[in-house]
This record gives sequence, C-alpha cells and structure tokens, in this order.
Amino acid sequence: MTRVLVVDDDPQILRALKINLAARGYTVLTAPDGTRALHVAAHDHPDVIVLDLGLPDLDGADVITGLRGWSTTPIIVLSARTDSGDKVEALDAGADDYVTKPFGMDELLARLRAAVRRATTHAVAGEPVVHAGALDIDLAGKQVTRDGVVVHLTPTEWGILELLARHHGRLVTQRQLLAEIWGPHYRNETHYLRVYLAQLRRKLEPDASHPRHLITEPGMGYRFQP
Amino acid sequence: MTRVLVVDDDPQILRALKINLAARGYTVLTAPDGTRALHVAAHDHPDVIVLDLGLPDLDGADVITGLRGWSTTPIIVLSARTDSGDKVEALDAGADDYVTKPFGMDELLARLRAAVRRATTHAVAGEPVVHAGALDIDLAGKQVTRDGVVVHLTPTEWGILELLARHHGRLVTQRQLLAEIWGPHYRNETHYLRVYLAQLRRKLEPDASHPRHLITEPGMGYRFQP
DNA sequence: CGGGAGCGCTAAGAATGCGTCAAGATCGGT
DNA sequence: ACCGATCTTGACGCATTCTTAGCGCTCCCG
Repeated sequence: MTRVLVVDDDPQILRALKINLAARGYTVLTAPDGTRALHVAAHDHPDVIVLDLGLPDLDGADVITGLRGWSTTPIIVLSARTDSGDKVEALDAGADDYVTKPFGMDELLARLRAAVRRATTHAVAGEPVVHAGALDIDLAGKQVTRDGVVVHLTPTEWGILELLARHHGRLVTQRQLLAEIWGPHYRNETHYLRVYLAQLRRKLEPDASHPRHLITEPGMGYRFQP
Repeated sequence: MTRVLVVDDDPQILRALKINLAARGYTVLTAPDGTRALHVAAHDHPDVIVLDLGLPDLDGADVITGLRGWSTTPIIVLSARTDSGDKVEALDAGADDYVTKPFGMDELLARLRAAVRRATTHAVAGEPVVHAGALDIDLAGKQVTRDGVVVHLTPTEWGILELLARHHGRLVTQRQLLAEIWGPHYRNETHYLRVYLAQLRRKLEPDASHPRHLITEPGMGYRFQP
C-alpha cells in the first residue's frame, strides 16, 4: 500500500485530498504545518509527500531542504503562487514536481502516480531478488530464505537488511542507515546498529562471529557482500 | 556534460530552446518529429528528453510508450493543451513532467534540473571507478582492490585516498587534505599526513619506498597518479 | 661544510569503536 | 489488563584506530 503524507494548513483542502487519495487506495498521513510534516516524515517514512507551500511556521523551501537532508522521498509541491521564481526555488531545493492551485484532482493523481512509479522502478531496477550464498532476499516480497527456509525478521531487522541489499557490494554509512530507518534525529545512535547487525548475523550467517555477507567497515559503515 | 534531446515540430521553439539550453551548458540534440526522436534517443542516449506533444507523425503518448519500452530517461512533456485528460494520459504513459505552453524558460530549466538530479542520484549504473595500475578505487562503494584483492582501509586512510583519487592527476595541497579530513583547525599538522601517506603506500604501492601513484610534491602537497 | 626544514618510518600509549549479553521499556493484539 | 514480541538502553571486554613522539635521511642554501 502506497503511503502519502499530505501537508497543508487549510483543513478543507486537507480533507478533500484525504478523501480522494483514500478512495484511490492510498494510505494517507497528514500534517498541518512544516514542523509536524518533518516529524511525521521522519517517523513514518511515507512513500511520497504532497507539500503545500505557504505553511504557517516554516518556509516551504526550508521544509524541502530539511527533508532532502536525509531522504529521497518524492515531494510534490502544491502552491497558489504562479510566480515562476517560487517554482524554481522549490524545484532547486529538491522538490520533484510543482502544481499550482487550483489544480485538477486527476492531474494531481497522475503526477502522484508518476512520482511513485519513478521512485519504485528506480529502486527495484533489475531483479527484485538478491542472492548471497544460501540466502535469497526477496525485496518485493519482503522475505528472506536461508537454505530455502523462511527466516523471520522483525521490521527493523528487515529495514536494515533491505537497505544493505539494495546497495549490495557498496558501503552504506552508519548515518545513512540510521537516518533511513530510525529517522534523521538518530544519526549518532550507532549502538542500535551494533545490536541489530548482531541479531541479523545470528539469524542469517552460517558463522555469526565470522560474517561473510554482513561486513563491518570499522568507523564507516556496513556492506552487504553477495 | 548533460545532453538534452529536444523534440518539437515548430522550428522557432526548437531554436529558442536550443539557444537557451546551450547557453546553460547543456549539449542539445534536436528532432522535428516522433520518428526521428525515437531514432535519436536510441542512437545517442540523451540524459533527458523534452518532448512537445502534437507532433506531425506520431501521437505523443505513443512516442512516450515507445521510449519507455527500453529506456528510463526522464521525459518532460511540453504542450499547448491545458486539458487535464492529456496530462493524465502523458504522465500515465510514462512522462516525468508536463509543462503547458506558454511556459517560462526558467521554470522549464528548473524542472529540467529536477529531472536530471533525480535520474543521477538514483543511477546505479555508471559507477565511478578510478584505475591506477593494479589498483581499482571504487568511489561509490568505498572499496579498493589491489590485483583484485580487497585492501582494508581505515576511515582516515580512505578519506585521504578518496580526496586524492577524486582529483587524480592534480596536486592536492596539505592544507586542503588536512582541512577536509581533520577539520580546519588541523591545517598545520602536516605530520599526520606523513604518517598516513606512509601507511597508504605500504598497503597500496608495489614498492612503498618508490611510490608510483601516491606522489609527494615537496613543500606543496600530494598527487595521485593513475 | 654545516645547519635547518621537510619528509619517511617506526612504535607506543590513548582514545575510540565494535561485539556481546542481558535487563528494562514499549508496543500490539487478544 | 495481560502476554509475547520487539525495541531501547546499559555495561563490559576486546580489537582497531588515532594521536603523538622520536630518529634518521635528503635536499637546499648560505
């Protein structure tokens, strides 16, 4: 289920969007201002964000910058301002699209689909299954098997493994992992990673004390070696 | 340099876009109709496509579909039609953005930048690897191999090597290295560099006392010679 | 010829980061 | 409200990495 975060200070628009999106099968999260938008985004990790400019507390570009600091979630900006300077500012700050009010609901939905499609096709580019020795990681199905047997992972364990598997072979920094899975405020809680990597190794590695796939790069991060 | 394919049957618009894009440093390819657009796209692999709807030969949605069959290159649609049905059709066919004429050039440029940025940040292909004799430095994966064998580097060692490799062939001053890796307060601690360069040579060079890649420029700094 | 500056090299203690275990705290479902 | 699963937090031993010091070398220049 695709999860959309809608940010708007006008309760009426918020309600209209919520109803329309929910009717199309989206799960809708809402926030009435920039501060709470950043908070919800960090906490719930929506798949796409619809952001109204002209929020009461923060400047729109600052909200975008705040999100882009740690997340690549697509952002579609809504605005009553038709001024091209605003569009340029928002897009250069990292927005993916810019729609001016009044907007057609079907156009917004089409742009939403386009944004989600881009994000998912790029992420899953190629095969949705990563093989590594006796492990098969099904990214689409969110399931891991070891020697053909399904291994049960908790949501956090899966989040870490998924992120590492999507970048398999590459080093993923601790900050990256923490920001993606716990949120940007947890960037320094490297302790969490040690605990969870140990759990993952115990569940997935043949010899947990001599890992072959979940490799630690001291001081830098972790690497999934297929 | 980013390469843009502009598709439009109106020579005047084509010319205006070409001039504006070229002035911003883009390399511009052009095509006057759908058939040739598909041909040029297949042959030259542009980084982004600006596509006018209402081409003389093919329906716009068909051009998009034709491109999407094999390519994920970002497509920005231009159109005089403000009808939301057209927008939905184009976006659902696989377009990334939809701009209605008349459009502001700076807005189009901003949307172009946004499309290119998305495509490149998500890009898995085209990994930047610097080769130097028996050394392969994978900048994205943060990994070095020597004769195909992975060499383990500490964070500081990697930081120095990365900085030198990113400027390969050019001289990097000691102050630059110290400021980038230890912070601006350490600008005079040239001693650190001597210690770490020695370690790097021991790990990477065939003959550490006669370095071929990690070259000292006395009194100035260091240079990575591929 | 002598002295100083800059560099290469080694080695030791200090500091940091990692793995591990285990005990609370929290969450979600019944 | 209870119970199991999951997430947070703390403490400890151990290994790696960073920092710092010392010494010999070469080069340059007076």
